[in-house]
Amino acid sequence: MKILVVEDERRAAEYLRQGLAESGYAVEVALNGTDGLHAAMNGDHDLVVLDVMLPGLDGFTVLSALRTAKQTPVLMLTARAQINDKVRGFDLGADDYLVKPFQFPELLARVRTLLKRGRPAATDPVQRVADLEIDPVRHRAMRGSQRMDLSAKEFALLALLVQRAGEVLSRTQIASLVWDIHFDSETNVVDVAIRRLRAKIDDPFAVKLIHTVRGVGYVLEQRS
Amino acid sequence: MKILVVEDERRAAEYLRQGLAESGYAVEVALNGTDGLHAAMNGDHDLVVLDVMLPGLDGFTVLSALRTAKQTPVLMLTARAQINDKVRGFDLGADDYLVKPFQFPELLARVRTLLKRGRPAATDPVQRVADLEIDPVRHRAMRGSQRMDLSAKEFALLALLVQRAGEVLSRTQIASLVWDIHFDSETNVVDVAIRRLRAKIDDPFAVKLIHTVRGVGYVLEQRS
DNA sequence: CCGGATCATTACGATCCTGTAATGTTCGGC
DNA sequence: GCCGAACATTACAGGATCGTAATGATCCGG
Repeated sequence: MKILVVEDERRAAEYLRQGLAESGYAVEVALNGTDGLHAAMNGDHDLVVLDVMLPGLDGFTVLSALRTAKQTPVLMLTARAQINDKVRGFDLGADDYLVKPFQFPELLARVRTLLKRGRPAATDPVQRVADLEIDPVRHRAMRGSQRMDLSAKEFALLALLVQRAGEVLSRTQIASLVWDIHFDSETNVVDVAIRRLRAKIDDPFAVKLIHTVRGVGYVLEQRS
Repeated sequence: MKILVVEDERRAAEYLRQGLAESGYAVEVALNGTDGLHAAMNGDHDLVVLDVMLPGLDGFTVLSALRTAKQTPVLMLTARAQINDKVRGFDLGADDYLVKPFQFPELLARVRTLLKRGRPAATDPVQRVADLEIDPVRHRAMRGSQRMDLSAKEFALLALLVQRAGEVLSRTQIASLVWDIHFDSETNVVDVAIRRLRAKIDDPFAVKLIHTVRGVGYVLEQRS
């Protein structure tokens, strides 16, 4: 694995070079932005560690120029002072950030993480009905571009309705599956829960998805 | 679709026959348990509607005998009085239940549901690490046979650790991914959340899965 | 083996969640 | 159209949740 370190301060550059070399990486050092950009563009590094504060070309400029040509992962180093750098850096395509002063083990961990990034982050299995999407991991729903957070019960109920979209579910079935109430209780929890769910996923929209079937129960479906 | 109705009370039997016929089903009626069982065993019905209270063979006996030979869906009818029937009926393999008196549309809805049951209920995609299983829909985790409920944050954190099992995640990364904190705050939310998670998924067990990597962050993995 | 840094643990309070219950509204049969 | 049943909506309160902050334990370098 080849890592390019772009850092103008000699002591810091040497510290990084040595530490990374001891961990088994091949390290190349550039002491200013111009050299760094040149090396990054022409080399075949697996990762670039890039200081923000550099004489001549600063880190942002280097990053931005590099990104026009390559997608080499970039780990940026910034002084604690300017935290806004972080946002700017991410916008320009930095892959991770580290605030100086940092502990070496943390740098190593991040380097390893970035080098591992082959996997596309095991995407959540999203389910969809009409323009409604649900994300099981985050207990979150989307309608169009509107995002809304759901509580545990709200989500459990919605998940059931989506799973059985188009099927009418009786209050008894819902109570059984969502609340584990396996007898006919006199409670109105289901009604109230439906209300709360509607407030989030139907009320703000013109097209309703949850429909009441009088004498039977509720369905989730798109009606033309 | 052929439905067998087993009901001794003539008025009720006729009511069911007519209602179901009007909805387009082919209906056969048996007026006692013996006839009902015989018809169910030899016929090719798509569904059996079975009263619990029957002269001679009662509904439970019929159900139990039928199940030794066939998996025809069974919808049981019971009087409001004995709610425990329900548990007993489910144990014996009933597919659904309806308490008398019921509204016809509800019966119809349940009949339709039972007839639709081709699908195996879209099982939740469960993820696993060592003996730990997580269920995204229910925000629930299992270690061995022990089940535990997790709060929203607890689950979000665990989901992240499981998704990236074996990778060390820094507090900053965790804060960013779970809390949307994209700057270096001085908070200790992550520590506290890890504590709460450990209390549920590690404290009760000998083998710990969450490990601290001093100076870096946390990993979830099995260590031998 | 001392001292500071890092991590663990606990307590506390504001907020959110969720079931109950009471009241208001709509629907459908007569 | 009237009336009762079914459904919708709202208020309320007990409990769970979760971030802050303070204190205690552990680790590691010198």
